[in-house]
Amino acid sequence: MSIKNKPTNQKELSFIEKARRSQIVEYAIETIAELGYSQASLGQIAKRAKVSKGVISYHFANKEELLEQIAIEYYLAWQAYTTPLIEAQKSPKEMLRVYIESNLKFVYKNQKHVFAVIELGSNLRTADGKLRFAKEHDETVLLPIENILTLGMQEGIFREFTKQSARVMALTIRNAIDGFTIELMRNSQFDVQEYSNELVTIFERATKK
Amino acid sequence: MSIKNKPTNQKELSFIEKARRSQIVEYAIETIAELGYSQASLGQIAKRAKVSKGVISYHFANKEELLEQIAIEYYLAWQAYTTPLIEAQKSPKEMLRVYIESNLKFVYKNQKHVFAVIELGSNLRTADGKLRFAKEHDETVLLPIENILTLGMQEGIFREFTKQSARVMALTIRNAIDGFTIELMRNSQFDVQEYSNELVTIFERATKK
Amino acid sequence: MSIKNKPTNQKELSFIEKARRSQIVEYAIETIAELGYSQASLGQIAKRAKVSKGVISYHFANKEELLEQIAIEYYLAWQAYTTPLIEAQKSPKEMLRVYIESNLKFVYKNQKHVFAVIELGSNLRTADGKLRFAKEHDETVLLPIENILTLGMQEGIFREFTKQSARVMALTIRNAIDGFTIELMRNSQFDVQEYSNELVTIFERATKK
Amino acid sequence: MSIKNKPTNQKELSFIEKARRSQIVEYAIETIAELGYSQASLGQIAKRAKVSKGVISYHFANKEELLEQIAIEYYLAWQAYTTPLIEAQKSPKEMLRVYIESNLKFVYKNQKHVFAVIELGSNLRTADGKLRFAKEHDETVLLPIENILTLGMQEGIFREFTKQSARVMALTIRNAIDGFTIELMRNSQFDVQEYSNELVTIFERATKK
DNA sequence: AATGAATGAGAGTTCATTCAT
DNA sequence: CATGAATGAACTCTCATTCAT
Repeated sequence: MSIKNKPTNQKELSFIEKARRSQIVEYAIETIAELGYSQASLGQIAKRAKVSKGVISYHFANKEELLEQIAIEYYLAWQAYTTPLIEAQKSPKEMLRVYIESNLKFVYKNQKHVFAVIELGSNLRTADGKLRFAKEHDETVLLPIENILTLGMQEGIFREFTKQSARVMALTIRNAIDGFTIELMRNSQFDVQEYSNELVTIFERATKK
Repeated sequence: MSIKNKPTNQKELSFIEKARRSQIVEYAIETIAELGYSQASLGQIAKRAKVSKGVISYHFANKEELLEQIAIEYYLAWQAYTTPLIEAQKSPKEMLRVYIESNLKFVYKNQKHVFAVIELGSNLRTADGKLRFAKEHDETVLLPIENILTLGMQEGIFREFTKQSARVMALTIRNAIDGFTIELMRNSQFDVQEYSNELVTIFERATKK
Repeated sequence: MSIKNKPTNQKELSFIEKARRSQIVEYAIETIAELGYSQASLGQIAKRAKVSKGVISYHFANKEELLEQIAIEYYLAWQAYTTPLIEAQKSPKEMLRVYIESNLKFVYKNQKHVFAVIELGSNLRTADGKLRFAKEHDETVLLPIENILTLGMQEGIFREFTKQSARVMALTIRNAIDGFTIELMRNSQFDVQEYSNELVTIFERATKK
Repeated sequence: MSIKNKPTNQKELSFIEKARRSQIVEYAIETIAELGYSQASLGQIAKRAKVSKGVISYHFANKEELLEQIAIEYYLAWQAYTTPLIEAQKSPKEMLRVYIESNLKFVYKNQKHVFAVIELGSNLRTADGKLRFAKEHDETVLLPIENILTLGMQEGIFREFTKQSARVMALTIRNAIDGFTIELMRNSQFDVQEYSNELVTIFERATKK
């Protein structure tokens, strides 16, 4: 029962319906992880879910809604996991360390999901050709890092950052984390803890006064 | 005059034929830059090149060969530009700085081409579902950075790196550079020199003893 | 309680069941009036009726039966309304006038229903591709007009008609009435009385001795 | 080579391309005549044309364009045939007679095409649910009849008509002609000449002073 | 008596590829 | 050399129908 069929808002989706959608989302993630964004057709997703293609159309208005749901579920789970850990820290330096560590741990535990969202981030476009999640990504993912940097600078723990240089720093940190996801999916035999320690080292050095 | 039509090796391609292929490659880059990998059909490429789709099939055995040619031309141009500059440096520290600077300059001057190759790197897959350029990318792009790091370590200029940690460092540097390309394509108003300086600062701090 | 579920004849349909079917028929008419025959899916009908698609399948053996029911209810209501009025007239001329007037009045009062039946008449086909209601339409709708014409001819009030020319006359009259329905649905600002008078004028002139 | 692929205007379509489109239009007409509007899928059309569905998509941007082409070709042929005959007449009475006769002759010679256009007229809708050809039909088909009526009235040959009553008259005449097409398609054994004479009789009586 | 879930066929459309000219 | 034409498979999406609950 897609939004199209139920024009009321999402809150009215039944518990069972939510669960069914989540199951399909799970298979969609699986499919993207296995075949990549451009080969992940509804047919392939349905095949993995062992249902007919029609089932997906029944639960989602269209493919776009399904793909967006992947991102929505991701952001919710990601924030629920990382934000409390980061906010529990006292100093910006600790916050940065925990940001990196919690993110890598989250990635490790949700490899396929994170990979799928990265694929969507770089491939899913709106009708006018623009990347669908560009803006959301900036606001949800980059801003928190920039805030930590600003805080550390104000407290005199981090070096000076202009608005521009803070953005470069944030991008570099985020790219390093996403890069770990890609490596994981390639079956590189990386140890999370090790990778985590390395990134912490790199960015503590890069930010300290 | 595709490989299919001329089963002899590439050296036999006439000068004119090479030029024609290069022109088509140029439009393919243009198309990927504009529409992204998954919307870049042969039809769209042909449209931009103002030729029929058949022309592309005539000059390339199939779509894959065309896309691979984009990467081949990229690697040649990239190496021709960056390698001499890097090798002209005396110390590993200078080499790292010039690696970053020359790469960002190259990206700036070849935005669309670099962007296209990044798209291919994360999307183009072989029949068995594996990323087509994964191995080449490691050997061509990551190894040189790792070599600089090893050299700097041996000379006592850089801190200690294990094989694993050097790989993490190299990946982080490379991801930072590719991230600049993405930002450029998004029309972020970044200044190359400024971005370059920031990355140099970050990675000099991250590598120094 | 479809025919399929109750293989006995229709007379056994309970009062409640009949009412339920009538409600669904009403929404089917609504839907055809709004979207036209080819867009009037069971889903759209169910949506307007605020029930699930399954309900329709429960009460009707299949879509065809539902659509036929629209026509059945129409013919019953149409005959109940027009026949007494026409038969109350003494002369064929009066009968023809009242035929036109009562039909236009009926159309005006049942715009959507009449429109839906016209849509069905020209679109609903049997498995072998023939129009489903062609024969019924001839016998139920055209014959009465032809009878009036024959009567008027026998009484020396109307001009001579052969079997063929009476059929042409009947068709022309009927097409004029159906045409009024179409115009009404297009929101043409026609006055029923005016349209009625015009048609009476036209066909009194066309039939008189 | 559809309009979509060739964004230049229609005048640039080659002679061969025009011919090919016309052939496909011919099969589309055939299909609508046989199956009716709502069963006339691209698959059925392609089947009759003995080509793949892709061929139709190659020559027409979409199904809508193909269907519109049916109407375009119809209007051109219809006007080319009927207009000169009608304009050659001296009196409005003769014009009306020739209008009916030439239209019925045209219908007889182009049964399937005319039938297809009638189907499109009553079924093809725009995205907002309105009948696609309603306005064109009024202007192209009804107006000329109204003009004849007005002329006849001014010359004192026809009875008085208000704007509204002229429209009713025009609609009635047109519906009678379209009705003939439907009868022909039903294989009714009507003689064109006879049907023609009947309609002329009806409408000469209906219009005369 | 009704529903929500699922199906599978078929719709229109896109696209890489082939090939006669 | 290049084209226009055609193919056929795969795509997303719609829909009438079935059925367990």
